[in-house]
Amino acid sequence: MECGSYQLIKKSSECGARLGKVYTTRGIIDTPVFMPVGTQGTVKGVAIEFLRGSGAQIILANSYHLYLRPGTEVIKKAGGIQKFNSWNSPMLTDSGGFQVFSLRNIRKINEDGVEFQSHIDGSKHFFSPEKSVQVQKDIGADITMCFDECTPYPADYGYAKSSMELSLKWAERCKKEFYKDDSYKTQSLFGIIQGSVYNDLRVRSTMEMLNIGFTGYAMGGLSIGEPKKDMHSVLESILPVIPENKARYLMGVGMPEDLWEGVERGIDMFDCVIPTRNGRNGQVFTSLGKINIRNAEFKEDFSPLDPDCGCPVCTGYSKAYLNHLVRARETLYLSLLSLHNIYFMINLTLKMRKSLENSTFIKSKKEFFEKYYSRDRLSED
RNA sequence: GGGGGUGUGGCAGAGUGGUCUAAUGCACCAGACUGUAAAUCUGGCGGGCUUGCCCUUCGGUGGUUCAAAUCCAUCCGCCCCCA
Repeated sequence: MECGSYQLIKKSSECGARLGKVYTTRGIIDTPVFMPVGTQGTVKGVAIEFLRGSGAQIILANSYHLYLRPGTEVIKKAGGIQKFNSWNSPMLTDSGGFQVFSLRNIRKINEDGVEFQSHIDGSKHFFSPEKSVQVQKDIGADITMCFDECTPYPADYGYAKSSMELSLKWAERCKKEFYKDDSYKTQSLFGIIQGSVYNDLRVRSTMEMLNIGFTGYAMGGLSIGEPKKDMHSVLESILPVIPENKARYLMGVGMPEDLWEGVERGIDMFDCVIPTRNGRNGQVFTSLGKINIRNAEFKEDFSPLDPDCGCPVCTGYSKAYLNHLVRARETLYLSLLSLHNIYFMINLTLKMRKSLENSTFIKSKKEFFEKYYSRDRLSED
């Protein structure tokens, strides 16, 4: 099977949800899948052994960040990112396109590419589509992404249109660069659909991307501040256009509720920093809703984070103890809360896949939400 | 016994006649975080309500003044030096 190719196993009869597999050089990924983000080649605060234990199937890394440090030479010498970080399993690299968005005050964008001023030492670096592809080849992830502009929100129609068109031009160049040698035998390249919240732009972007032709298709520029209904509407306009035999990846999403909504509409892959970043900030996802473990109400709560979770954190530590670790700024909490949150997201996708096997997706979604929001309802009373 | 200093909000610590409910930090109470410049950021932190104002606060008491955390007297507490 070609790296990055998608196999549809089962389609939901109730909605757009699908059960499937993505084939990669380093393993087969069951979808829907949640991919933890490890920007610098490490999922912050989580050791590889624990990450593996969580059931994570594939993790992300970031081209821009790894290019700056430690540099692609080191990673090449190590034998690729999967050897460098000992993960030895499927990985995906983002192209640097998100940094075009997140570092927009220290970069200059033009037709040819983007000049970044390093956030580390201020030095200047030029990322073109070709450069991004080369970097991603050197890093060696199983799935690579086109270099794009993650269009900021809000963007007026004119900006969204030209930004989307720029990403299209860059996508063509990425593809050309990618297929220059035989990396395609071990790596794959996904296209990224842009167009902000304008459905006509999104559909055009999708059709043009399909025209160029990629192994998989990602939706970018979402969950960056736009109303949820806009994201849903964008998904609903794009997804029917993409052929069934291609993986659909919703980039940078998200919250548990976003995964349900995305999968329901036909998304196969997600990635997000939320489990780790929010974990580091004390926010914990549980089947009964999200909580901030630093809050006073948990000071003497000796129960586990989530009664329904069997992760090492829920098995071995109480809320009161974790509350203490956070207050005392003992660094252990960074790892423990990140790990639990990753387990939560991974288990969530596991639950979704099971429900798709049993054709009970909508029912499971409803049950999840009822429980997940029960805390909010209680506090409203 | 003599001399000097000091007492400010939960803590540390600015302020030394009006612009003071009193800087700042910590602690405390919440909130945010979505292809990671994030172990970060934001807000709150005397009481009351009609949200603009009222009341109560700078060791205690008494005074000076139109006005006192700020000046004076006195009491109480703490610290340092000498004996």
